[in-house]
Amino acid sequence: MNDSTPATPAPAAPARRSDTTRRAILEAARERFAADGYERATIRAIAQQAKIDPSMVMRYYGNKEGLFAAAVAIDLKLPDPSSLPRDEAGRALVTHFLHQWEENEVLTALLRVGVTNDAGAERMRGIFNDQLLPLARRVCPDSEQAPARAALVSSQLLGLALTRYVLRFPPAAHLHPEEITAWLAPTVQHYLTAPHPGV
Amino acid sequence: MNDSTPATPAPAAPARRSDTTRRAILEAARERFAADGYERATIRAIAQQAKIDPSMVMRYYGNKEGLFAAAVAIDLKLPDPSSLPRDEAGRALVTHFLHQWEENEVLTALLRVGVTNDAGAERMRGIFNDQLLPLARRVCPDSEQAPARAALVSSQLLGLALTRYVLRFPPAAHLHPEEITAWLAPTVQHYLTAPHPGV
DNA sequence: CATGTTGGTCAACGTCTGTTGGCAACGATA
DNA sequence: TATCGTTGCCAACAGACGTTGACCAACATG
Repeated sequence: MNDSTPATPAPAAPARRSDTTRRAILEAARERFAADGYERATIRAIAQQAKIDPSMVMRYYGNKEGLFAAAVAIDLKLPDPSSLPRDEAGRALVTHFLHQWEENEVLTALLRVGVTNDAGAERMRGIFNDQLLPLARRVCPDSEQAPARAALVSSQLLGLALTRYVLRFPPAAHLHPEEITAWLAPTVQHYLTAPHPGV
Repeated sequence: MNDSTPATPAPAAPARRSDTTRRAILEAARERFAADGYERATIRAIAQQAKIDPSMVMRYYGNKEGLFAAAVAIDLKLPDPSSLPRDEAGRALVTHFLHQWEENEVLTALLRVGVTNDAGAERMRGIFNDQLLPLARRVCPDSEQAPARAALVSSQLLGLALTRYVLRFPPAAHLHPEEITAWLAPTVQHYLTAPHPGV
């Protein structure tokens, strides 16, 4: 379906002969982490799914933490906030998130692991800081309130992912994407741009 | 299928001599499950914290799953929907949830475990079905849409708990409860009672 | 007193975990 | 052909895990 191998960026890839194996390991790792979480996704299970020996995982990724770090190196590819009208940011964010989440399982892996593994949680905080927060700073009216507004947005977006893809509450899992967008876009838009409700 | 946890047993308590130990085990279990999740909350660690032998846990709760079931047997004590005005249900729900979450760690334990353990997820689906869904059926205008509306509400409430208590995004963790209520109450109210936005 | 039940500790079991080092086959280079 | 780094499998390690059963001390009841 997808091949989101995290772009060996500027430095030219050495193109080793083992690249297919490395990719197979990463793909299997993402699948196991997404389905089982950090502890229950064993190196042995990942290796078996990638049809190689467990020791190969260690050779190529050092240890389990290194494997996880490599498996969830992900870019949300959030839309450029300056390229869309300010009053459509909510809808754009929701549809973008929903699409990202449906199309690959890295995000589910990250969410599942982030809840029980500290490195996973730290990774999620990093993504929040580096990707969602800058967008909020550009979109919301008072940039001083951007962190709180971004936190509210993430609470709604991650909460949807949690109930839909992880806990699988039946009504949440069966909602149509268009319906989700219709409900959530105004909420997110509100969190981003509505005046502070006051306390 | 359903468990028989003596949560609030009307039948006269046998009042065994070991009740203090049993309570100590449950308390330690809740703390470890909340802090570490299912896999990393080992029986040995729980026993050590409760200052007893690991084998006692097995004797009193059968196995680890039984211990978990007993530790997270919880009643959300949701307010009676018929006792509050329909247009205040959102605010009431948010403040109630926030209060429950701040005051005891069972909910955090449940959330952490529900994400990686299937029994935990099933327990959360049960709570959703038995406690939040009935409330939604009474509050929202079209009871046929109650499941979807309840799912949206839970996505926002659990998403807040996730970012605030589990992932600990700094802006989410530092928000004042009053501010959270001011932002979330209209959202929840909207999910409960606003007309369907259409697709 | 004798006896059975309960509360508790201790040591061990079998299994699974991440991780390591050795060894065989391959591919390119010389 | 001989050499050398790479790719891969195999067997094993030490530690942690859930779980079990033997054993002891205190108590309650006949």
